[in-house]
Amino acid sequence: MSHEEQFLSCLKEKGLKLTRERRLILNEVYNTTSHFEADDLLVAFRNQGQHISRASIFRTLKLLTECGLIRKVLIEENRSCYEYIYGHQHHDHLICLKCGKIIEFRNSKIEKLQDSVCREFAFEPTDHSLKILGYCKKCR
Amino acid sequence: MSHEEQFLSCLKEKGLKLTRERRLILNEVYNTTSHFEADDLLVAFRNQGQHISRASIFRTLKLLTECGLIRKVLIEENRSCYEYIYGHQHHDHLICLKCGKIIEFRNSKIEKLQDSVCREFAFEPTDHSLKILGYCKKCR
DNA sequence: TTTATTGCAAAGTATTTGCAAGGCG
DNA sequence: CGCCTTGCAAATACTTTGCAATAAA
Repeated sequence: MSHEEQFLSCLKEKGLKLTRERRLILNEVYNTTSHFEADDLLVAFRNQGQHISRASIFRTLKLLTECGLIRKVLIEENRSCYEYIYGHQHHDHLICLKCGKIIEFRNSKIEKLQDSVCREFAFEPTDHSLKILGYCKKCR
Repeated sequence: MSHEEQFLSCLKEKGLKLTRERRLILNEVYNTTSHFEADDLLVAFRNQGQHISRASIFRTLKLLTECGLIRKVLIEENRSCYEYIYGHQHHDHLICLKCGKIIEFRNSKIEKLQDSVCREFAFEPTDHSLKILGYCKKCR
């Protein structure tokens, strides 16, 4: 099943329509090999002489995410969440999607493997963040 | 060196002053065991009958981050960045802080270790994201 | 006394929403 | 034709900034 077919079947399931705008956005997204955000699409369409409103782009990106055709990366929410550092060992996070609970964990084997990945790409790491989303003991 | 001393020495280095507001914010941050965002502090101070402006909270959080006393978690930027899923294997990201380059990588050992961490906490994972920040081959 | 800092309000950035006009099925 | 979708503009949420009054050193 191609991504277009998957989109169509997801739309049908939801009782929604395949419009010119949605088709254009889907194709643009699947032609973009790297990461992009809403505004990148707007610019891409402008360069093609197409006009699609900002609102439709946001609405369609949300829809494509619900259909499992794209995903948000690197980002959780729209705001900044902090934690103190001093006296706080490095750790990663398990985040419960239902109750919002954040469980901190440490795993030195994972850290070592990260270092070896960096060496492989001649990448000099300064920081990292690993988060695992899902459901905690109570909510699963 | 306590966190207050570290803050003071960082302020001196920058030629900045230790004000009532900065001290209150630092202490509140280090009394907060879990994760917090700007507005949480505003509410905490309101409940204590203290008034500190929203602007000062944002400014001080930025300063504390520069001083290495707190860090942002889970979040990189203020906007959403996407990638397509279909026909795109799962992978994680190396992100260059200088040129912005994003390198995708896969490491099945890390994935397996993540699963074992989840089992340990009886956590049911649905998704995860690992990003390593640093400098790429060219920029290091 | 000098210079940094505060609070306020206005501006900025990313995203969402109400509504009337238009398009898909 | 009925209902979904679009574009626009206004609204929202979070954060930043200019400026005059105030406080630290």
